[in-house]
Amino acid sequence: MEPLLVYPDPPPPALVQALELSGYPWKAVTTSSQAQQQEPDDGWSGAVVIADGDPEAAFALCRALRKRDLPLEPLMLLIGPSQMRDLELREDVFDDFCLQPFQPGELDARLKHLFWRAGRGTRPELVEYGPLVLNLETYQAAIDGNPLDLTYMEYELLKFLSSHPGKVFTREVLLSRVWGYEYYGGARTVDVHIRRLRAKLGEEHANLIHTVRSVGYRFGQSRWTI
Amino acid sequence: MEPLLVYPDPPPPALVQALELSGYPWKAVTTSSQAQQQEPDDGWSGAVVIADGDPEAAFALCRALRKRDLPLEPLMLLIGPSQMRDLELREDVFDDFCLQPFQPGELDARLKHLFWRAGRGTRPELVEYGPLVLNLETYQAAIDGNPLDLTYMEYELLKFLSSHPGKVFTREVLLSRVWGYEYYGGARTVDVHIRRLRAKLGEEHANLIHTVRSVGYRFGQSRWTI
DNA sequence: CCTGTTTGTGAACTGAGTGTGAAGCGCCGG
DNA sequence: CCGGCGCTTCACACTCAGTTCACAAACAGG
Repeated sequence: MEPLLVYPDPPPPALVQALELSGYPWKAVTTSSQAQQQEPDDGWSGAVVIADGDPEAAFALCRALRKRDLPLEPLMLLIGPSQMRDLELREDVFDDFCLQPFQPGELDARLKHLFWRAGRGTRPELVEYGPLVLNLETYQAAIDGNPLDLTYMEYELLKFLSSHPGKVFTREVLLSRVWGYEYYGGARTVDVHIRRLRAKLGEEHANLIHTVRSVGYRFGQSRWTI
Repeated sequence: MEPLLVYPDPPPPALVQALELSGYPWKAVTTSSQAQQQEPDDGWSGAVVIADGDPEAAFALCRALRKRDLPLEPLMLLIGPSQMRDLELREDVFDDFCLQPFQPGELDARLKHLFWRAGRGTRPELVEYGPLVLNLETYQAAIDGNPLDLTYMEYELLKFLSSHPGKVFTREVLLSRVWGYEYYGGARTVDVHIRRLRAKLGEEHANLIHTVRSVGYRFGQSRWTI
């Protein structure tokens, strides 16, 4: 895991102790330019900024970190009780704050929550597999960032397959799970939809859907290959 | 402003005091079904759930509130210090939490931050999306600066759709959320209103409302965004 | 009570989407 | 090398979801 950016340097012992206890790697800086210089290749994984020492400098740093091409996130602010009513809400400079002196475990819980939200993406419900992304809320699909124009059945089929990557499904199972219980359809129906899906996925990604001869179809790599 | 949902009923005096002091309207409930029954037409504006009394029931309520067609947001959890390490992060059931006993002002600051992030707190009287502006106070609508002459139902439908851009809604959901009662039969009703809306939006902007075949309708966000 | 507007509904219309049979092709076993 | 089985591809027909229309019911305002 990439380190957390911590401000200022040196951080107060209580913060150091909390971060060490929770196992977060971190690196403290004093200035905005230092934050830029010492940034790891993969970027800071987040930031903890203490704002009850020098509020002006702290908020300036937050602003700088957020104004970059790739805004630093999540950003946790540590503030004193008296600063609460001054919290700038016009700009989006922080994600969560923690009151000083913080309770043991509170900072950890908040960071955990922030990382979870940042990672699992609380907002849209997504199905992702490699270059493929399905947004279940908007019924949109994209591969390599390019939107796919799928029909309803194509979308449902791809959704089902891609949410069980690696697993082989017979035509009968696909018919019953995607088309619905006891569907009186020929097996060719599945073949044709698979074909249309492959066509829309493009030549490059058509092989995301594998044919398993005499059995059915499988999406993505088998777990046992290699 | 629509009231906040508060659980349980009656809430502790400290919470009542804090909410009153900050000027949030609120309504307390004891059960999940009560929360559903007493929900205002425009939905709860958020929720404050006390989880250090009966945690099981509290989290069950949160889960229920999040699993609806339109997840309730923002959702604030009030917990005791001992509950911090049990915070369920596998499900997305809350947006922020506050440690009991909370400092005066902390709950207010957190709610303010949540509302700001949800995009409501600052200017709840306007809904904007691209060239479209709805003034909720005056019941006026305009596109490209030109006023739209909408009827009541058209306005309500457009308001609902445009305040959740990108998300697909089925006719059933639209009927229950916009018309507000269980509907007997007329899914065509939605179609016709969509058609009238598109007509009034003008040829240029009719495509703001997108048809998702076999599913429902989606407002805006024709471009792919993660 | 009358009048114009808004809203809901059944019905015709249209076309995208879907299913199907048949032909084509390639793999594999004999 | 041959034959057959199973997957792919194709073209076409048909279904059904969505649009549109016309009209009636409900409603509001004078």
